[in-house]
Amino acid sequence: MDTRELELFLTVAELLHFGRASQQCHVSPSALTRTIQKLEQEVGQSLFVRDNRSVQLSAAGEQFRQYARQALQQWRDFHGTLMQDPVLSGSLTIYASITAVYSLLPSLLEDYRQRYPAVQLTLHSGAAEQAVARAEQGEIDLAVAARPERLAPGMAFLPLAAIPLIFIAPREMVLEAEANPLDLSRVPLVMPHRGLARRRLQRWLKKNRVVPDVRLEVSGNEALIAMVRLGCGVGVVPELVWQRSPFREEVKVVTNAPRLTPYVVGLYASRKSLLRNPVQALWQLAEERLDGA
Amino acid sequence: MDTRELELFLTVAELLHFGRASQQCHVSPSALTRTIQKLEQEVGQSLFVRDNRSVQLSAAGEQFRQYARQALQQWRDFHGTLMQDPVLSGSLTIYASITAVYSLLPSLLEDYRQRYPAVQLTLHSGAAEQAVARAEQGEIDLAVAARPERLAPGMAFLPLAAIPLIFIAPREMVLEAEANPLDLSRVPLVMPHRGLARRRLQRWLKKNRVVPDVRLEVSGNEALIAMVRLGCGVGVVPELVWQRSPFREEVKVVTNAPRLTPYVVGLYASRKSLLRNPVQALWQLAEERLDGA
DNA sequence: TGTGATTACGCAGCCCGTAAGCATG
DNA sequence: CATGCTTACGGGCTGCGTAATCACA
Repeated sequence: MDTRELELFLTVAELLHFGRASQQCHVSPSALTRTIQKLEQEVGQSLFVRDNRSVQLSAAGEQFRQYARQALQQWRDFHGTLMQDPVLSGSLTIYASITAVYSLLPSLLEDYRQRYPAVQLTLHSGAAEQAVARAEQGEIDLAVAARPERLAPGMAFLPLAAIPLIFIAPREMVLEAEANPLDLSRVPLVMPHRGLARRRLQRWLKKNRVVPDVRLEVSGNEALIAMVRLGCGVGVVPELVWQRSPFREEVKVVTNAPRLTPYVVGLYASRKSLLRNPVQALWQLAEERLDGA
Repeated sequence: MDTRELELFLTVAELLHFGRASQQCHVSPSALTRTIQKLEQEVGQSLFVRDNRSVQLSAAGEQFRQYARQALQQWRDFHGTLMQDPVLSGSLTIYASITAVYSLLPSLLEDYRQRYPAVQLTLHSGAAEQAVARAEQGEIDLAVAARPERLAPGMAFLPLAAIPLIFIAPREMVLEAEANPLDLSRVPLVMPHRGLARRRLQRWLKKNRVVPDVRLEVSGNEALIAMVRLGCGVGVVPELVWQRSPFREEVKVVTNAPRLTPYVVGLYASRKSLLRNPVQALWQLAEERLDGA
């Protein structure tokens, strides 16, 4: 009987859902199933009633839940108050998209450094796709980037913020279009060459059966802003990128424009790397900040 | 943090001796050392002060001991009262020396059968050496026999009773010798051909520089009694064998004789087989009976 | 030099994650 | 047929026991 098993049990008992509990605890569903089975064998009773569609606590499960809560609380009390945490050391390698470096990372890393000064931090910044790919390859510990369309198996994502995608246009064009909604079939469009923003845009166009007037394709948000500034047409960027841009006076937001699904930016790591203490610590810190907010 | 680790810790904390604690818990010293080290790492503090000659609880160890006792007690309360024990099933193969079959086994097996009726019992009886050898080979789960001179590594022994070795003689000879101490250099001796009794006897003879008048060597306690009855000389048998013999009227105990080291009869099993539940159950039952006595 | 805790090392068992199974709405 | 818990299977890791090592009397 192990404290880890108690944590898993309590999560299932709270969510009454193996799949979600396994996600929340960063283990595979099968591991969770077997852990519960092992507990049930140890206790000698079924703890949950599963009818393959819903999960309920059994009578024995209710009693075990009381015991488990108490036992885990006592262990945490002992571990937390009596003994000071050991100094967390090791290394942590992060790859963050440019968006993330500007928006989320500063305060998060500030807290982290203050709390765990002994951890060797390494920070790479670049395209969001790179971040995701490297995290999945295991080359880095953690990616901070927009949530990819499909989570690779064995990966965990912690959403931290939703960043709107906005339409931007040269100042003159905005002034002129202010009255009417933005009509993408008539206004020239600067298309991102690839990436999430491109996909979001294309999805909207397809759904609304709009054939855009694509004047040119660019790679990179900064390049896109530059092209829009030159008057090539309207474009789409994360709001945050525009806010940080030096061309805020010359490139304006089109307020009367379609609403695209926002970026969800967050932490992205493999379950394997989450076993490493420095990684887990950052993840937990981020979770706590979410709870506080 | 596991309940098994708590048990090990509490044993060390009580005995303040790694070697003895490892014996009592049926693990190797190295395993015990590492378990304690793992606990210390988990807690973040040294639990024991070892100066390579003595073991003391550290301050943190004292506090952890309180926690451990409470946590383990709560687990046992929960496990013991709320849930009924699962029906113990499986098989248990015992090899017992003849002595043991007569003396210790009946009441022990009676209790065992009553408590765990589902266990398939198999009982072999024969020479004590056979029992020991087969237990070490893993052919049987458990031997019930006299403790061998040297315990093989990886084996555990639980002493249950001390059975005196007595000198016996034909009735006439006893009557005649009653007044004077038994003089083995003058009285003919029936020597066991092999076994513990032979070694005990030879050790005594060597220590006391007595050259015995060995008339013949026999194999097996029953054979020895028969030869003594025929007047061949005095002999040595476990007291219990004599008590069970049909010749108690014709073969008498020599009271005024050397005292040999008694047999220590008990349970003998490999640590590996002690992991099996039916074996462990018998072992624990025997321990409880000892505590009660 | 001997006793007793600790490290080295090879091995086995356990647990995990992936993938397939299977029941149910 | 899609969802969600469970079993099958291969691989890595942990933890054991044996044996060698170290530290101290």
